[in-house]
Amino acid sequence: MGKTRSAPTLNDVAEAAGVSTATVSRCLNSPDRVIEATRQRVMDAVESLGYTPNFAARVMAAKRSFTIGAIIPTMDNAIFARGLQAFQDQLREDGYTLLVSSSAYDPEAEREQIRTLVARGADGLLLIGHARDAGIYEYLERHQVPSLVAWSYDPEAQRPSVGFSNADAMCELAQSVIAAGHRRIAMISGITEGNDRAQGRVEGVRRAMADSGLDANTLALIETDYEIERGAEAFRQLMAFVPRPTAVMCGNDVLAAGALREAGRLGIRVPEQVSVTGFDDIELAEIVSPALTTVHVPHREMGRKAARELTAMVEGKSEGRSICIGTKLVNRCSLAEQHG
Amino acid sequence: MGKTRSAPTLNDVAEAAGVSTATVSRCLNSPDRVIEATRQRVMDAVESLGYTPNFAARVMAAKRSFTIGAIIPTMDNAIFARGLQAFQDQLREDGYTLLVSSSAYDPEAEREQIRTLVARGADGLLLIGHARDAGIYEYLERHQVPSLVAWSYDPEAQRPSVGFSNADAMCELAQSVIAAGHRRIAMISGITEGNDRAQGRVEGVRRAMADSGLDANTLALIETDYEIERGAEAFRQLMAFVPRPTAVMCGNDVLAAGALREAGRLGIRVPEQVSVTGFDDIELAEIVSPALTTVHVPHREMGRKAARELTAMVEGKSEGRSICIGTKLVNRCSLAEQHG
DNA sequence: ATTATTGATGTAAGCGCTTACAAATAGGGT
DNA sequence: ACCCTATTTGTAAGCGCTTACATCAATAAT
Repeated sequence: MGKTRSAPTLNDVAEAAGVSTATVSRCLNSPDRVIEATRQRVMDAVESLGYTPNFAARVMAAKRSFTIGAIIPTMDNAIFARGLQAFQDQLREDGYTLLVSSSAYDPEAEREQIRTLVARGADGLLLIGHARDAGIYEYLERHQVPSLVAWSYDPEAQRPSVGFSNADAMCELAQSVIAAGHRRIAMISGITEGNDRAQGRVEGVRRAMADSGLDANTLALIETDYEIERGAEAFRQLMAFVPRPTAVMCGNDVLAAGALREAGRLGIRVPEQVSVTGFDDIELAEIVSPALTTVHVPHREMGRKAARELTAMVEGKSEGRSICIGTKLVNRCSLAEQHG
Repeated sequence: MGKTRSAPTLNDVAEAAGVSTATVSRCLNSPDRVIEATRQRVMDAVESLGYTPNFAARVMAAKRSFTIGAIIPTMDNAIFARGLQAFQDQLREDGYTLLVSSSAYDPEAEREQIRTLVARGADGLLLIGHARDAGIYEYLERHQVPSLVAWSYDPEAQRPSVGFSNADAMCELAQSVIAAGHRRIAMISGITEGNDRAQGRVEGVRRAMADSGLDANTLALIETDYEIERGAEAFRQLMAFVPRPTAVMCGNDVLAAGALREAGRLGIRVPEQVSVTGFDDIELAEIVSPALTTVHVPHREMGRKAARELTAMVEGKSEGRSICIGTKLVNRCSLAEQHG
């Protein structure tokens, strides 16, 4: 005797508390619309039954999920970790849950993930960078899912974004490289196709060169995946160039760490023989030796601001503003003066 | 004229294709139960309407979500990254989606996340380590959600697990430290409370010492959070001990990286003056200098096997076996002979 | 020709929740 | 006393899907 023990439903709670399901629902979702005594009774029932609301049912009935989706290019390295963590923290503070998935830098996979997240009832989406098929935005509009772009700031874009100017930030770093006397500059960039951040960083270096009267076409550029080993390979290739570059600017810290490692293997001293720079200022930048001169991106600030803006959009409190985050040069040990 | 453009439903597709909703559903979920011609017509309708099934509705009706949840202690560093990636890859191959959340090493938060994941309809759960309140397992049982423990292997436990023996692995490394002549051994461990992996690693060191006739009580032990800076702090404390330890074994590579960094700041040469070891063999271990002597954990293998076992459990094909993964010592440069 | 069998499709009953609306109750003003 | 408003609670209609069961046609077996 006794029914099979199985997960209790709203109905079970209602019966146990001697009220209607509507009242239980109200106790859970808008407690102030229920009188104290009733609420107490309901909460006791919830407690003693060990009731957990069924999420799918709630989403379906309420057409709200209090869930935000984020699609990032990769989880493999720490590039997005800190910013995403901050994004999530802020979201949680505001009562939202974050669903993350990664696209492996593949537009097709990204489209797929977006559909999945929307199907799962995400109230809003965080996307990385602007470059993306227009159809995706139409799809999101049709499903009435607001989206926000991060890690990139482009006031020209019709889509709201929270981020920084990759070009300006990299340009500033490049100016400092040039100011240190470097003339033969090389760059190890991430794959620029479909990646406005990588594109911006390359553009920044070119602009700094042009502004200083250097021929931007002399930039020795290698594009490769954002992986340590890829950075190492690219560095090796670069070191074979004649004449050899005196400064290798990397698209991010991961690539720079790879370059540094390869320099060690090749017996090339950094920064005495070759200078190396990074971008992002993730934890790695401080661990490697020599510690990286890089561009510090305030990821936590970006994450928090993105969260606030996106929830405002979801709640109809904002039409979607664009927010610019400032970056800062960090001078550590991997960039040195070049004479000659 | 013309209705408001909004997301199409199963019903819209059914109308467009001139069939019932049941048929559309079958086309999507068991295509072979529908005749070719009909399927074609339905698929065309799906395509042209840009239909995406509503996940919540599907979960609710089918009581299956093809979603697996994983709660990991932290996403901050790379400890779990590779294993989780492999877990996800295998899951995707088998038609499942992974939902990840992190508990920040807080049991209360973990319980909360588990409830959330279950409420979201997770078909199965991946948990890290065995140490956890029994009530949680009861809850999971009641909701009929199978769970699998990873990153730890304990044939004694009543719960199935896929992992390795943290104690054995660390013991082996400690033996090698002792064999190198070290007698004054120190350890920087993660917080052991509620963390069977950290406990196991400490136990492993103690066992190796006892086995070699050393007094395990002479082990200088500091427990701290798994963060680079914490590792650095602990290392500094350890270096102030008199007599100073000649080998510092760290609970993982992150802590070891911190120790290495602090050694650099203190001007202590590793491994000439002090040896340092890690655990995990994450990417970091190879990047730092000197490269870490550590224990290699085949994270990818563990992730994939965990995924296969868990889906088997979800599909009722397995009662939950425990699988032991082998670890391997990696001798790099941070451990040296100690004479005297 | 008749009936049994098989396969394709339709019908409709939920899944567990939220919420518009209705109902009931309790004051407040006259 | 009366009516009006405000507050608390109940009633019941879905949300978009899956699936057990019913139906129907086509084929095989008698």
